[in-house]
Amino acid sequence: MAVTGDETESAATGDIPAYQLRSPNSGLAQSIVMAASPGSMQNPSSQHAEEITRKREVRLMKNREAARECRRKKKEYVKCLENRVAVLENQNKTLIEELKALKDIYCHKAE
DNA sequence: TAGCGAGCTCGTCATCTAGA
DNA sequence: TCTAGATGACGAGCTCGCTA
Repeated sequence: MAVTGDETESAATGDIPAYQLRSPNSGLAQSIVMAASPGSMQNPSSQHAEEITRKREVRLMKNREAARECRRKKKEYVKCLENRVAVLENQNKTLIEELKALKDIYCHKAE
């Protein structure tokens, strides 16, 4: 297909990845800034809620990165397999040619 | 040219698994 | 047993090519 990952990511604006445009609240930096904002003078229960939110956002960010890495590795693996297929097909072709040549030699000797 | 389907990437959730 | 990382499944958004 003509659509690659990089093209898709920067398609919307030219330089801002598409996933960031879709989920503007998912950035870790932003969440940390929020947690450290003047809201830290709040009561314990809302601090607890903020802590939970922060932990969730950290988890989501890590999982987002993990998913990217997982997909990258999978792509690489598939590429490796495709290369291996190409190599084996070439080997197979070579062996068939070799066999044909040997058969020719053998047939001429037998005559 | 608008509408549609196919194919792709991405983020998120659920689940599995290995290590502490 | 708990936790963090890996991965499959799913839905959403985007692009591209085709067709009426």
